[in-house]
Amino acid sequence: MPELPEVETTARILRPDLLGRSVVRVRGLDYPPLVEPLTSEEFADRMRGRRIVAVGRRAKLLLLQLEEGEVLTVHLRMSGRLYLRPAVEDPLPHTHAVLDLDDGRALHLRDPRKFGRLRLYTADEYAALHRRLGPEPLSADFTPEVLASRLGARRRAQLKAVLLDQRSLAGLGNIYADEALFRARLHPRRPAGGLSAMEIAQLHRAIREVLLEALTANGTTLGDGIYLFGADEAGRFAERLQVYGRAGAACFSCGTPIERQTVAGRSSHFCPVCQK
DNA sequence: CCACGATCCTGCTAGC
DNA sequence: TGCTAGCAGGATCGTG
Repeated sequence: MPELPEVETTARILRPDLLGRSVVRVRGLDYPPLVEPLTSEEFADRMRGRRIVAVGRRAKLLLLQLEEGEVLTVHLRMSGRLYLRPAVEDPLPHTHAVLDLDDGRALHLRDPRKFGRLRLYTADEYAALHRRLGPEPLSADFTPEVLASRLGARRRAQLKAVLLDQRSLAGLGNIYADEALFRARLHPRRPAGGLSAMEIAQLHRAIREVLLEALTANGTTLGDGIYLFGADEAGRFAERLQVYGRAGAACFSCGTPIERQTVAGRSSHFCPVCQK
């Protein structure tokens, strides 16, 4: 499940290959919701001939900046994967979009579960989207004070729900939310507004550390899945997870079995002793 | 304001 | 061994 570190890694790897390339044509659009609200025809028409002038990331969105401020966003959701392949190669199964580039290669979006989305925004539309998203946790201006304001003074919503809400904080998903809460020793059901200054400082540090460590490891890859082209690029953070996917296993800190409960509609993993 | 359920999908797993 | 029911998950929307 690509979260901030996985999307950032994808952007870094694709950047040198995509920068300056033009989209010759779009083909293989076989699932209309992928490019909504545009129709497949409109999307293909508007993408044809467009040059990629920058490759970036915002929250969990991969950004392909086009000329005149337009932005193509790629949200991989759960099972989305991008592949850069020679244009003459047939798409792998479950490929729902192919962008042919002007260098003889093609960017393939493969997504068995069809949750991923491609959206083409004008500069104004993208600016509005940008404003709706919360702060980037790895940016220099993400301070404990900023986190405190996002958690609210007396917000009653569960901490985990707030961490997953992209309007509060950008880029965290289920894995890193659980890992950050464990590192901060905070229970996922704590009311977001009830944290002390010390606890906020710990959570701030935990969020940044877990994301930075995951980024250094090229992200997390679970099971056989790879989120990028080529197994060599698979993320190595999976072996460093302390609570996610470890239900019933001993807490690395105190030995208590890690618990798993549904919190904020997501499976949540935590140590019932360490996390208060 | 907040929780919860439904929705969208299909590969995988648990359980028979 | 073979089958199937149900889960997982991000974002969004409707309901209570």
